[in-house]
Amino acid sequence: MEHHSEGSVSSDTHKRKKCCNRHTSNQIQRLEAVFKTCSYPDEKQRLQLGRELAMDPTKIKFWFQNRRTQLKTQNERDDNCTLIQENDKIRSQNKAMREALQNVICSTCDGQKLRIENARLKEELVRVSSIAAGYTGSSSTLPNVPYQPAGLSHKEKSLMFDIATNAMQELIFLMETNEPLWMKSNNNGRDTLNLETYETMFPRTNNQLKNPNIRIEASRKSGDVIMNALTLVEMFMDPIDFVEQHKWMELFPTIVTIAKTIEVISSRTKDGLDGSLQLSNVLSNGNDVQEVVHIANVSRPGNCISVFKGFSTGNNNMLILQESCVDSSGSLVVSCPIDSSIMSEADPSYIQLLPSGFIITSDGKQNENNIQGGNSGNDDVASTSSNTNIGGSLLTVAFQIMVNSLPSKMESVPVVNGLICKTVEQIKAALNCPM
Amino acid sequence: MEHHSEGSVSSDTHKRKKCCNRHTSNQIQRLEAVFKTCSYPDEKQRLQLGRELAMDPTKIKFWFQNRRTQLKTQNERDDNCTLIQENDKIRSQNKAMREALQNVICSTCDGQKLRIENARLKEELVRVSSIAAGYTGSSSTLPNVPYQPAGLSHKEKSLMFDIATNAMQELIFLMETNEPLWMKSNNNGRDTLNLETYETMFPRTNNQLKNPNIRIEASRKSGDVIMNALTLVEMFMDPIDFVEQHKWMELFPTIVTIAKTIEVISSRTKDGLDGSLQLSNVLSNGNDVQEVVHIANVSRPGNCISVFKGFSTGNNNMLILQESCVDSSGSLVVSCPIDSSIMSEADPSYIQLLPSGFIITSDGKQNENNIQGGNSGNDDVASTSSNTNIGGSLLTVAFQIMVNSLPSKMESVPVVNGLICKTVEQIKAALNCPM
DNA sequence: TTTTGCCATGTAATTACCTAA
DNA sequence: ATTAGGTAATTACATGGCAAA
Repeated sequence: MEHHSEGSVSSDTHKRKKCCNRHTSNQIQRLEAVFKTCSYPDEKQRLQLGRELAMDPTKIKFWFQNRRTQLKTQNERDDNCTLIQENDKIRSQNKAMREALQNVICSTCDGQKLRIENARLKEELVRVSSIAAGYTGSSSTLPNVPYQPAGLSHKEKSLMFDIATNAMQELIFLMETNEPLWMKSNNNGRDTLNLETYETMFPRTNNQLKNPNIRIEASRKSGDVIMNALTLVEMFMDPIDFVEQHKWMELFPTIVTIAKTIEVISSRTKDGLDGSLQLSNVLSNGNDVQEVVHIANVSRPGNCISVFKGFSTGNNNMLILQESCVDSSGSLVVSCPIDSSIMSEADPSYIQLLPSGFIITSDGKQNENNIQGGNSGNDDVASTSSNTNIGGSLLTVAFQIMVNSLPSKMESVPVVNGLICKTVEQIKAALNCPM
Repeated sequence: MEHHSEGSVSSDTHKRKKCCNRHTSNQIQRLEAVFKTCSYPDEKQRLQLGRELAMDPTKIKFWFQNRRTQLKTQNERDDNCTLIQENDKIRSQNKAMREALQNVICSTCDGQKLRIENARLKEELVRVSSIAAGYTGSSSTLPNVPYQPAGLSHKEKSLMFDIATNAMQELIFLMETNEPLWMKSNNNGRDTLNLETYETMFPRTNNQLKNPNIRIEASRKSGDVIMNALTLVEMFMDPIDFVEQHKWMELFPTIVTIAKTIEVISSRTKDGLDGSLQLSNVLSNGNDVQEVVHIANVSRPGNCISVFKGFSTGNNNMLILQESCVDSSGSLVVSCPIDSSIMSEADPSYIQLLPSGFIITSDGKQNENNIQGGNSGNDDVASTSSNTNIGGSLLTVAFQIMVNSLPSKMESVPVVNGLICKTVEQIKAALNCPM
């Protein structure tokens, strides 16, 4: 609003500036050189430069100021460039990595899929072949209970074995897995099954679980059972009891209403219930023994300390104290004969204990079978390894025998050797190892 | 050089500029408003604006011009900011992804292992079921030994340690991985590195590999080296040799031209080169020994049979025959002293051998640390387990000592006990276990 | 505490150079 | 070839903040 005639003045300065606005290249060169060494010259330096270049010191001050800002923006521009480049690089890297991740995940998914498909195919095979085994029309209604009282064919038996094995694996998996398969509920300490996860893990082709008429309950809880492991295992091994007649019906009252043993497919459980339990027979030198005390190790289920009493021999005073321990590192059985007639002595610490026993550990091999630790000396120690082609076990047996308590025939080295060999053979036989 | 009297003119312009140099805020508001709609007004618009704001149209032109450059620099500055932020973000994303990739790869490897194990178990199951008896033994997976750097105070040292650790991990990864990282070439049995895959797996921020002046060669080949493991390890442990002065330069003649040890950051490798090798010192009851014979086990690299000769003791006839064996099941060292003066006897089978030794196996636990196998008797056998919280090892030591060959002070049980304890302590110390 | 000079930043004006009509 | 208008660089301040005097 206010001004006015700028023309005259501007034309005035115009002329002057037109000719002398820019500094000469000479001056600029010199200024640049100084700027390189010092971008903040003080008044003295400015005056000096002014004299040198025939310039007003103020102009020099201005020039330096402007030069500084110029440098700054220049640097910013450069930064910008490098930043953009770097950004690009990282971004492409990012992309590559993302793809790699995708691929890797896919490969895992493939593995998962393969596994699932594997399971599905197996199941289907079971179902189809059971149908193909020849039922007239009932397969459509209840294809999953193909139960024929008559003698089962070899194929059917192996199929049932497969089913049982799969079921066992699934059960073990269900026991060993936690989230996300099982959801902890805080109120009663039970885990409840996440059905969705379960279905992805164990998919069924004909998913009965989806049937709205079927109600599914699946919960899990763990606790200690203070009970002779032998009895506990026996309860699960056979649905019927000679005495009580219906074990499973009592064990699972709301679930199992009737249970029957149709046919024993695998007689594996007839020989012995568990490895370690029967092995005390091995160490008892052929004498029959009976478990009279059983102290379960609560923190390590399945492991226990027992006292066995020899019977069917004249020596009724012989007791055997035994500890058995099975964990992921291997199996350990240590037993120690005690003459119960000396138990009455005042100080039990005077009782001589001569523990003997054996350890079964993995030999850690996958596909070899070398004999390890074959040290021979004057100890009663022997090692061997099983002869399978898929990695074996390492069995170490140790005996302690008081020489003066041995019968005369045990006194020679060959006899001791024979004892060891016989023991190893017995253990192998008890474990169904190839001899 | 040319001009001169600027004083009069400058004072002249000075006054003018002081009062009317700046546009009024009113004018600027209007100009800004127009600029928002159009940053390139044509002559007409400029004339119109000039009339409106009582401004010389040239000034308006200038204003718009300057405004545009201002906007530009402003944008650049903003870009700079956002670029830096974005850079940061992507970089951290990158890092996270890299870690994820690492983990995913690990999980796939685990999956792979699991699958292999699964297959193995299945096979076993088939076999077992075919003989209608058996049991599935859970094979213990071997825990990998975590590499623990000693506590370092210096930041730089820890950085260097990090670099070394990363390099080692990368090296191990490179050794363990095949396709697609390595491409098999059929002609010479060598694998060549796939650089693209490598770069995605191990990206560098400042990628020197992209530098056209750098030529990259990366190939891989494996073979057996028939050589004393001690010597081989020693060759890699220190770039310089006391005698030869330049080991690395001779080992890698075209690669390493000069090598120097500047400073030892971790003295971990100074204690002993490898567990099993130095442990013979433990068993030698404090005497210095020297390896005089070394028979490498070619099929099991690192395992060997050695003969050690005691020196620095008066008894120069003492030889120690030792077998060391390390595999996935654990470590085994058995050594046996021999009196070489009786080696001249006709029948070597009469030479009495009293092997002693120890076995280190995994205790199979992941997060527990119980003491296992604590059987006590009158054997010189002791077991203990390390006290870490990540699963430990089971150490079993066995001595055989002829009673009549012992010095008198060794005859009592406490002395033997002490020997065992000392040995266990020495082994633990040698393996850097917490005491 | 005020003064003073310098500095970073913002503005106005100018110059050199380029492009398309 | 001329010319208007554009960019980039440059010059010359103006303004407000800051710190030493």
